[in-house]
Amino acid sequence: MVTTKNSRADVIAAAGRLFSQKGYHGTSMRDLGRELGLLGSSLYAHVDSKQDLLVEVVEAGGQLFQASADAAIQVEGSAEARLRALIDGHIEVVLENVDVARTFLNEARDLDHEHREKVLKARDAYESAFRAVIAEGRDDGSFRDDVDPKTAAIFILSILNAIERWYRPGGRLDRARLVDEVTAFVESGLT
Amino acid sequence: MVTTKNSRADVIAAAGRLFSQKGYHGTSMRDLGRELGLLGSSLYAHVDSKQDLLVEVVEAGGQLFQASADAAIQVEGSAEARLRALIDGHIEVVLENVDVARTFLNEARDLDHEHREKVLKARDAYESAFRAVIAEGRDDGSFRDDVDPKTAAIFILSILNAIERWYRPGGRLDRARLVDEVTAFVESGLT
DNA sequence: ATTAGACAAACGAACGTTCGTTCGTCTGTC
DNA sequence: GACAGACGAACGAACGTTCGTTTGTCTAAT
Repeated sequence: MVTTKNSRADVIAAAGRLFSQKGYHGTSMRDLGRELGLLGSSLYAHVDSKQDLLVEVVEAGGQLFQASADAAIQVEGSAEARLRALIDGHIEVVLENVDVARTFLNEARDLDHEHREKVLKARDAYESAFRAVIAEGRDDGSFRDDVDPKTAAIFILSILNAIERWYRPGGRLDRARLVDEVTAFVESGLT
Repeated sequence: MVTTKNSRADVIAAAGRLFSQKGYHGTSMRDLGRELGLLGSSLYAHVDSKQDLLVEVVEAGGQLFQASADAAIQVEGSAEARLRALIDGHIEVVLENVDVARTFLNEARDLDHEHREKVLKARDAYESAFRAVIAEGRDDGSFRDDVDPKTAAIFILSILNAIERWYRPGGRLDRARLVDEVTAFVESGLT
């Protein structure tokens, strides 16, 4: 036996890969079948619908980010240390789950209303971890006192969310240096 | 006569609107016809193909950004002043041409190879204006001397390109304050 | 002033293809 | 012999696009 059987998880993983590369509407069920060495129709033994696949991938992305934030805000020490943990965690999630992260960030538009709302709430919850740490650092004097946590959180997440658009592993920056560069830029933007 | 005739420019403008909202593959020629009060087939009196429309919208976006950068780098005074002009110009382009800018930033993936390459070159040329100004400011001592222009340019453009994702006119930030906030964050990140 | 002709804009039917999805059947494994 | 995985034919709908035709407007010749 050369090939293993495909599981539901395999299908979802392949969907994440294709959705992130060609977009939801740019990916057909037959494309996805080909990716797994199957016919498009065979996928329906594993999932109910194409939309289902998008939901699965996007929710997986949301959970990865939230888990990362939950761990980061429990870091002991200064607000600065927690902010660094948030940045580090975000970059880890993005670099180790590019496809899922990309789909979460760029393809949520094609979710049905209900799930799209859920993603918006999840993103706001995630962003609020950044806002809270920034506010904390501002109030205890580590950051400038005219820092607006809302705006600063958006700017930091803008930098983090864009990484998937330009970062290439094996390029001039390895992951550790990437984290350093982002942290340095952000922290000097806050102090 | 109640309605004016539709011109090629009207079709392209409507395409920009729909592409930016629903994506290229998420927009059908019949959708686009409906937007203009036409049948899908009638659009072919104005354009050769759907791909043509994407090319037109994306190239328009590229020209807007390049024109803005060309003007900004001619500003007299410090490198800091030119950087501020670049930021100001970028935000102006985005806010006054949301649909075109969005399509330029997010839908270039669906261009044919030739035009996609062209867009990548255009983006690099635009980014190089930022790199040059940052390098200038670092060399004359206005910015920190350990600033890496490549990375800094990417971070700044990450912030600028994300604006379209969250900024809502009429919200808590008007355009002038948005420019101030970005400039302040970026400049303190560089100094 | 009237008319004929040219022209662009839009229609609406139709094309071949692809889409997401269903279903009955077959194959291999526990 | 139960059961999951995959097949392959088929479905109706939607896709991008073509084409012959109709409509309305502007211009030039009468």
